[in-house]
Amino acid sequence: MKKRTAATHEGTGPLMSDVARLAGVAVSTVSRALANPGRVNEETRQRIAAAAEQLGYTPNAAARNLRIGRSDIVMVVLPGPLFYGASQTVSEVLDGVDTELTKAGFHLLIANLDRDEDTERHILDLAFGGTVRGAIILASELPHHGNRTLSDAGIPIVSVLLDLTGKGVPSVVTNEREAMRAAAQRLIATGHRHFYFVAGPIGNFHDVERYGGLIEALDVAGLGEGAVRRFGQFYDFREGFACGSAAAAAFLALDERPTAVLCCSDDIAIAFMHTIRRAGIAVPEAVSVMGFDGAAVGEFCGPGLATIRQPTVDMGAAAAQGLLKAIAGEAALAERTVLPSEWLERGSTAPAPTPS
Amino acid sequence: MKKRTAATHEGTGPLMSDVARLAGVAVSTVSRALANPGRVNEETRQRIAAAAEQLGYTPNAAARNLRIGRSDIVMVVLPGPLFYGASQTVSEVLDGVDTELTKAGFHLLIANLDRDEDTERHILDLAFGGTVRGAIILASELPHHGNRTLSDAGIPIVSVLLDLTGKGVPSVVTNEREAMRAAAQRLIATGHRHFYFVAGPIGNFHDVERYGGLIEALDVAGLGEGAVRRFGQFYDFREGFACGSAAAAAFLALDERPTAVLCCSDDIAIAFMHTIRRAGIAVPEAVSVMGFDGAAVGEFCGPGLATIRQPTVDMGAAAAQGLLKAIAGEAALAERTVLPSEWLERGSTAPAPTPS
DNA sequence: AGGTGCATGGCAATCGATTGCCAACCCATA
DNA sequence: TATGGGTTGGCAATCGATTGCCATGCACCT
Repeated sequence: MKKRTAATHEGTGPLMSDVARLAGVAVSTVSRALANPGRVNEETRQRIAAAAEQLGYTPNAAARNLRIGRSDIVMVVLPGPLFYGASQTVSEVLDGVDTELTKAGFHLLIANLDRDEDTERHILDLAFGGTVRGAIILASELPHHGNRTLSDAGIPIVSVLLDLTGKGVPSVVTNEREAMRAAAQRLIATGHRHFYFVAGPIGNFHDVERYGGLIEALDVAGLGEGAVRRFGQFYDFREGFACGSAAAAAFLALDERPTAVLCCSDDIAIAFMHTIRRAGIAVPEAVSVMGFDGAAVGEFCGPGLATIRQPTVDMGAAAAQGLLKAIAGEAALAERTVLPSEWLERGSTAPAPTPS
Repeated sequence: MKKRTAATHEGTGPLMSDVARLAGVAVSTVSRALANPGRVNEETRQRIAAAAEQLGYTPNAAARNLRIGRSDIVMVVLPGPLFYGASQTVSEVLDGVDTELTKAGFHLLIANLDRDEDTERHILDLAFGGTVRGAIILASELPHHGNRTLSDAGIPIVSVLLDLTGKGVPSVVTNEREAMRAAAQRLIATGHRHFYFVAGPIGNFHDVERYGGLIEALDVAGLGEGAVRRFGQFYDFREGFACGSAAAAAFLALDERPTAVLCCSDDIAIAFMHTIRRAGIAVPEAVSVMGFDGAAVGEFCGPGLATIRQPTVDMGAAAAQGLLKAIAGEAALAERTVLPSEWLERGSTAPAPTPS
């Protein structure tokens, strides 16, 4: 076989052996110089660095990964396409994750649960085949296929947005229940006695927590669950606008209308508010409306939409940091990390109207 | 050295040799059975498949990539964090890309230009080091570092959203100029003679095209560039709301106000419309407002925001398909692929008011 | 029965970087 | 000058799957 020289490389770039030859040392020396500078003579190191630079040498990732038995890629498992409504929750979380991972020299791979079964197997292959070093889950289910589940792959996993501690996955969430309770209490304190809750996907963690918070506030105030009317035909977070419109139609048809409307997401709230205002109902004078998530655009929808802002970017960053720690073998992330959300007052809520 | 058996594996899963042993064949037979079923006896193939299944065998990706010299990962280069405004352009494009890639058995890795210089080098390493097989660019610049540019890495590249054919990168775009011209002509036809254009980032492809379309329409109508007043203090697409508010303030301060406002993005338009309506200007009766992008939430902002919807998902899918073809070595993608955008009428435009 | 051809399976080299182990070497000290 | 301590560099095995090449074996044909 012809001996390869730097000049004969075709598809591939220069190899470590090329760098070694140019620098006049052995490949092992090059490897050490690049990875563990203390181990070689400074002058030699510089000569090697110069040679690598001159050749435009980039180590082959596959070879490196194979040898050291791990990669520098982390995957994020999404429940479906990036959300298309007004809230950019998922995008913002991703940004937080990406920033931290990049800072630590890791790369981010997107995996999507919302495809066929075959895809789910591919996701598992990424983990079991050693392509990824860890996973961050934004879905309520761990990927699984046949009798294998992501958690069997032996890589660190962290959940964000949804609490998966029940499945043994450390999770980063916000205090949704508490925040909703506080918001409801504020409304109660300003005279509201009849509530309307527009639900998210039934059984979804967010819906359970947010509705739960409202109920807690009602209980504390001695109002009981009868003080709230629940509208729940919302099956997917991507259908927020449609849900909000439908909820508004149902609301408008009521004989006695509640004075405060709490929506499980901003998308719902935006469509809801728009629809009832079109029907001649004054917000917030006649009816107070509140969303959840903290969509920036809410500021510009009629009266600014009051909402609860999740610390999305920080949550993403926290999840990534936790994962990185787990990867480094340091103390695992606390089971559950709760980051505080923020109440955004804006203009869509007001004291309850005095009964005419 | 102790001979490894399936029972002694620790961090790693079962190997192909374990499968071979269990099935009573050689590793090469296993490899062929898994990759090239025709090459081995059906009965043997089934025995091997059963053994693999029983052991939960997943081939090691690094070893495979090293041997065959390529990976099944494609990277998407973003200009910054996923956009936080109301338009979900980037998210939607990503979804289109992801769907196609997944369908073809590829995975998607996110790379972000908006970090430090070191990060940009890491992006190049992904390409030069063989981690990724192709790249889709959503940024106006190709990643580069020192004297290396992404295009030197020898992997297929496709641009989407921005036209990079000038840099030799096949691009998938929409007919922004034409769409804007048509929209402006529609406004002219309904009596509008004075225009206000709120610019995007100066020099940005979108801004150039969209403004250019407006100018063309004015020219065709014999109105000339004097018929438009341009507001341009917008430096980044992430600052759309702030820009819209500022533009509205400037608009309100004018002695003679144009009757039609064309904004370079929906975010701008949403904030703009909100601000002038607060100041008592009726939209669309007194002033018509139009955005660009097709944000779903525009439907719910005051009168529905008229806009031009980019076929984002389709553009992403087209870009991915083009890239896959290039990877497969088939005829390269046509230099420039133009997908039609769609005019969304909604309620924020109307014939020009008759001068009082 | 002998020969030909095709289908199947196995050996071993290969991809490229990493690293344990040991040899070579330098300088300093006795 | 000989010896010792400490540093630097090189050889070769290794990670795990893939594949060219060859050996084996079976069936079928004359």
